Amino acid sequence: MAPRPTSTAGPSTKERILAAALDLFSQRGYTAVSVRDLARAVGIKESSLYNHFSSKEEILTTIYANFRAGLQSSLPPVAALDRLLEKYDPETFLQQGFQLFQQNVSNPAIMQAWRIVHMEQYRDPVAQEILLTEIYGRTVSFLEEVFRRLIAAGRVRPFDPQLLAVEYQYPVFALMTEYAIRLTDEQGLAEVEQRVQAHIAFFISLVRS
Amino acid sequence: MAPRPTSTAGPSTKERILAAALDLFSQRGYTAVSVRDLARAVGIKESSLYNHFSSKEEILTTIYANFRAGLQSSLPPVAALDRLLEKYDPETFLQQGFQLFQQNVSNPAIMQAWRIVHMEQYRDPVAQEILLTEIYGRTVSFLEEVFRRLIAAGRVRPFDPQLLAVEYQYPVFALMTEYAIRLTDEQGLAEVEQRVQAHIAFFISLVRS
DNA sequence: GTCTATACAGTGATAGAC
DNA sequence: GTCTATCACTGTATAGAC
Repeated sequence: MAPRPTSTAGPSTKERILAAALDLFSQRGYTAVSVRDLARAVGIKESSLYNHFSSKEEILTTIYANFRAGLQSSLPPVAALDRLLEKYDPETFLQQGFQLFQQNVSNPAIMQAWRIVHMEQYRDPVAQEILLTEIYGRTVSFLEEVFRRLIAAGRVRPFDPQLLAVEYQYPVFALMTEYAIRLTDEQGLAEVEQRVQAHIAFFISLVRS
Repeated sequence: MAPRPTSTAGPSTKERILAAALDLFSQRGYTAVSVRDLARAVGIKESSLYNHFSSKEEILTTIYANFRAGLQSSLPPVAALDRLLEKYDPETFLQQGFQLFQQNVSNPAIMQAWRIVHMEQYRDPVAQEILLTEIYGRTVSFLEEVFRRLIAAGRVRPFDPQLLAVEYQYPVFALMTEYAIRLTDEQGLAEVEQRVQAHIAFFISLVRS
């Protein structure tokens, strides 16, 4: 079959393979899922799968790449910070961290990729780098800049901006991980969301000047 | 060979298998390590390994059990709390959380088991339970009781004790995980330790009354 | 308790017909 | 782009000699 033959076509085979891989890898881990499992889930033969990816590893690499791309777009550019900080008071601005949290955890593909990266982090240097650099590093750098400006504007007490960034963000990450574990747990989301809210409120009440 | 034949005997074969399993599982993950790999690392044949464990899974179960047992002994009993809180001021007491951190991260077997449990948490309900109940749940309950008493004694501002427990502990866990990723990184320990210290100092300065 | 030998299902991947 | 067929290899586990 030619790729995407009609205008009403659903997802391409390649996309269906990636969806199945997200699903299975996030449940069992990369190593425990075989190419046969993947092919069966998609409804094609193993050999057909190799028409879309040259190896099992390349599927994982593609998942990483998509996850990275999604992360890039989730933080506003630093250039836009001044305008945003003028527009919103610190509470409102930091509360938007909660909306970012909600936005991420309610996107199944993101949470599946999050699980996969966390599972593979110890054995796969690429996963490790995504986690340490792209997620932890990037977010903390961004927030550090936010706090630097909030302190300069006299809206936050003069603590070390990097310390503030870590104190604000690490509990959020920990709660995202806790939510990722409970993905199948219906009431998990509401409870975790409420705890993120509590954290943000507590944090703001302590550091505002 | 009879078990532990002489008084100068080193570790038993069973212990050597467990050590090799901690090593390999923590690096590559349970699924990616084969019984052949384990036997080779110990220096015996696969078939000999089955004289000590009835299955590969039983090795993992034993690692979990040992990890659990180690955790049980790492928190003081609640019964001893009043005496400890009388003896130490809040700063000193909470600083001891740092010593617990140091004690854990400097024990390779604990950090290897920590890695394994984190790797397997998404696919293995037992790992999940250890993490959510034994580690997160137990520690937070303990600290909740600590803060309840510190508040009652007028030494800490009257926030929700459970919120305080989470705010104190989650960054510590996040930093332990970050340290676990960098296990092989020589300078990682010093940097992470310093950040744990900074977190504790920051936290105490904000909540003390 | 360790070994050799073996069973046998599952693994990632390829060749070549359609 | 999918299929059938097949490959060499690795997976966990067992039987039985020493």
